[in-house]
Amino acid sequence: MAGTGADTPRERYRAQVREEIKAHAWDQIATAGASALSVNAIAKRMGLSGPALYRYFAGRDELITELVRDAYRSLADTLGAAAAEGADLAGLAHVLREWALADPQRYFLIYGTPVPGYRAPEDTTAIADEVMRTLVDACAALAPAGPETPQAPFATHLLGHRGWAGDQPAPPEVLHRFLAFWTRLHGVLSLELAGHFTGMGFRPALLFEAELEGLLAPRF
Amino acid sequence: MAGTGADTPRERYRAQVREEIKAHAWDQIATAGASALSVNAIAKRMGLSGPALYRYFAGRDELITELVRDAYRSLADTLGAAAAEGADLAGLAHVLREWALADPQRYFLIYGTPVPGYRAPEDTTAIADEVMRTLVDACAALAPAGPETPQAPFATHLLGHRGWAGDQPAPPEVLHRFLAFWTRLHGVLSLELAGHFTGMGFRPALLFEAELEGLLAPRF
DNA sequence: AGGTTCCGTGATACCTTCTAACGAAAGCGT
DNA sequence: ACGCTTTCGTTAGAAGGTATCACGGAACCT
Repeated sequence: MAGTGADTPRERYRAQVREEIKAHAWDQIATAGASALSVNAIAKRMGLSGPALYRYFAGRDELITELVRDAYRSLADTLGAAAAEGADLAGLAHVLREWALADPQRYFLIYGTPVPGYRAPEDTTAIADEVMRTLVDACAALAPAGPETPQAPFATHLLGHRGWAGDQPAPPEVLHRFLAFWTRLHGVLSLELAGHFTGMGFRPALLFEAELEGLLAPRF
Repeated sequence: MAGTGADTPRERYRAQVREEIKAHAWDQIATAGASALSVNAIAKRMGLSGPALYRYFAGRDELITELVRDAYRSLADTLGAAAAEGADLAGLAHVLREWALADPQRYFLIYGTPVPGYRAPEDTTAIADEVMRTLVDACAALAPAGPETPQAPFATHLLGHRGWAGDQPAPPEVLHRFLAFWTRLHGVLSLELAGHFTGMGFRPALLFEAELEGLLAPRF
């Protein structure tokens, strides 16, 4: 993270204002959701007039895209740092949960309801792949990966279709565990963050833990 | 479902227009998402002027709330009908998946990104509970429910906190299976519908099937 | 057939995104 | 240090959104 490419004072100022805009945007998203994000409201809170922000972002969509990119970057860095410090799959699961609970709307910005027409830009999906790779690696490093049950059509399916986006091929059991890890934890997390467990009177953290426990077993 | 309470021609007309409005709203949601739903656009497509629709819905929020209610109603009826025809837990899982695939945005309207401030009205949550109950019943009817592993802190936790909203108490193993069923299938479905599996080159249906298979096992 | 109720309209206020044109400020090169 | 150039922030305005209001007309009910 040497230089962010801001040498001239103009570029330094520009980058600073961009960050300030994004900070206000995150504030607004955290309290009212991404759909309520208003360029005008951000400008007013910064003491500027509406169109001023269009010097820094082409429009609302580009601002949100940038926020999505930053969210992915934050998740990839958080998981990557934990993995670098020796966290195993269980550790990454807890890091993921903490990251999601810290800012639910940030989590939903990534894994929430998609906008039908939207296509994430290339570099954003690259960061998403980085997240995947960290988790796949943790799955690969986890266990001897006991052979799956005889009847495992999905594993044989993965055998032919494993790997994506120039990824180093992983054994189908590893990929299967990764997919189960991802989808199960996302299932618990997203329903918890959306408040679908409120009123049921149990602690979602324990359900998360129980699911994680099952994921770590030789046969998950 | 005898009479919907529309006796006078006025009420019949009113109900009909309301349904037409909602039909256009669903159309719009399916193609552009709920956040892009526009009362004005619906009015114009119906050959009406903007404010006309405010005779039928207090505002955009009430219209969306009504759509959420209808979505829950549709899901509850679909699952309930399948259960009444003898579908077991696996059958309900497939019915759920078909229902979700038929209109992803309808699924996300229920289980997608929540609006931070929003609280669903009483009757809507009642329908949501109806969905839960159908699934819990199917879980209860499924198996002898082999005792869980010795180390099952979540099951003992459920023992003290089981049941919600005036529900007949179910054994903790049943509740645990229900929660795993719900969260795991939602995890696969929501990520699939959001397009997070595109480019990975495997068939989500098989992952769904594999997860379902695990859910049906004596020890899931 | 008369009276009342309801429907749809246009006008209006206020919000939003976003473009265009202008003035001012700041950096850059000489 | 001065001038040129680039950039910034502004106001004005178009286009579209939600939502309220008052009014004319149609439909219903008695």
